[in-house]
Amino acid sequence: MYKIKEVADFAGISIRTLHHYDHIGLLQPAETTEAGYRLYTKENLERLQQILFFKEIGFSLQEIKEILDRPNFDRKKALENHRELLLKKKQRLETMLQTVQETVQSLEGGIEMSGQDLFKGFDMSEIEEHQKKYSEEAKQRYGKERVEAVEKRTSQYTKEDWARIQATTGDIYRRIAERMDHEPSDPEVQKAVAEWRQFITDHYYDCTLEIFRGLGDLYVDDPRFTKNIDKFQPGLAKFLREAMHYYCDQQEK
Amino acid sequence: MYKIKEVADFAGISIRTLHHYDHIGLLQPAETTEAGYRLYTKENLERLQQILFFKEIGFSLQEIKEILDRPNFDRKKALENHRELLLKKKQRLETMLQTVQETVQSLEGGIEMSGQDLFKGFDMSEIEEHQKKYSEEAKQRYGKERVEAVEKRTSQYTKEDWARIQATTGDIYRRIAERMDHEPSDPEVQKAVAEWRQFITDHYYDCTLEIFRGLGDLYVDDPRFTKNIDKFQPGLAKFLREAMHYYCDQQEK
DNA sequence: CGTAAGCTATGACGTAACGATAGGGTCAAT
DNA sequence: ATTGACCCTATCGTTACGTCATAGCTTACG
Repeated sequence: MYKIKEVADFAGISIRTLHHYDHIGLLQPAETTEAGYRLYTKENLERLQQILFFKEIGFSLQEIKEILDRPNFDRKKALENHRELLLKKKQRLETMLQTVQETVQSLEGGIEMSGQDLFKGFDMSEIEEHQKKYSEEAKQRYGKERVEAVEKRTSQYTKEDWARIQATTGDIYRRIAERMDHEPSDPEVQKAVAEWRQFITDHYYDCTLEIFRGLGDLYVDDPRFTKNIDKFQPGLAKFLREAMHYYCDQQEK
Repeated sequence: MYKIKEVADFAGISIRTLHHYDHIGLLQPAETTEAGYRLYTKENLERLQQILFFKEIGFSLQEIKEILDRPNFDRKKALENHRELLLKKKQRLETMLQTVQETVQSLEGGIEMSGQDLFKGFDMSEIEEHQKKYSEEAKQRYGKERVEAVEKRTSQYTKEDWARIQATTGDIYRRIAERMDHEPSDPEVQKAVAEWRQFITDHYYDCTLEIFRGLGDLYVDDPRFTKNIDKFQPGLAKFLREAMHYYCDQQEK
């Protein structure tokens, strides 16, 4: 029979922790004195060992309770599920580490960095997706040279560049979103669309009418785009496509 | 001016989250209507972007608040500190993963595994330390062959073996601890000490008197040992050394 | 035997970052 | 005026305890 402090010292945990385990029924002392003092047996200690083991490998107290209380519990399966979970956590951490790393580097003198890196994790990742998608499409249509030129150019943007680019993008979207109760041919809308194309030309690649039209389609056809754009305003993607098509029609005349 | 739902949808977060950020002063809307509706400006949105970025890379809301609110804050330093933290977390996860992995394997048919692995993280890691320490010492004193023989043997223990070993170790310690109010030469104590040496011989290596005596010293000289042993009972390590020395003296006669 | 030191007990609040109600106003359109 | 979509505040729940606060128990010492 061990008193609580002995147990706590032995296991290297606090008394409060033992109180807690008692409270949630994870480890209840075999006996209590009439004064209410907890008395632990050797069996209690063994169970505590188990608890600490599973705790060390990251199980929650609830899970540990199930594992220990149900003898016919499938521990192996539990461990395997747990492994998956740990793997996911680890991967998240690795992503975070990479991003942090790159952010630090960018602070160390505006070194060139790609937008995918700094803004990875931003929900406003439209730019990123845009680039990716365009890369694939463009490779098929025009061969590698141009795409590589784009990547070369964008790879030299600094953090501030990307921030500005992002802000501008959002700005244009919002301006168009605000006119969604008008026609796609609305002058304000068309002005924004024109700026949008110019913006792409300035910052990514020479945005021909053909490409620009295809981009409009992409906004509706590719759910990743649609989702991102419609965040500004539901239905914006479709409206944007119409406006871009209208713009192209006008320009081609 | 954007209403809360627009902001939430735009950023892909919940309204509750925005309430929360408002509450803790992390992101307070520029205005509120007379009805109490929150109205967010573009600046608010930009700040939100920043918040989400730092959140993505694992900063706490409090930390983000400091980073954003204090313009002359050393972000680079903050990022570097943060990186350290993430690295530690990652390493913890890796340890956990390894242990889980090995535990699963041991369940898959009692495959051989080393105690360092299964019981790593146990606070009752005395065995592990013991092995490590002995490995170092022994390599100097007796060359590699014997140490390697030990490692070879222990590497084939199964989970059950280790559990039994561990239980026995604790048992012997406790038995000795219970007699600490007697002399180290107490017969019960000496009996336990003899068993302890036999146990080491059976499970680890041929424990000569010389080694056994050195082991006793180790228990007091090496704080890692002392700490672990004294968990059973404060002062046990010293008592154990005396008892072991006495035992060796007797045997040598 | 009285008392102080040391150990123990039971609450109850605090932590991080929200999710999930509950209960109840507001706004715009029908 | 009613409906439906949207907004508000307030509070509890979550995880695994840490940290008091308040008070009873035990034990050694004078």
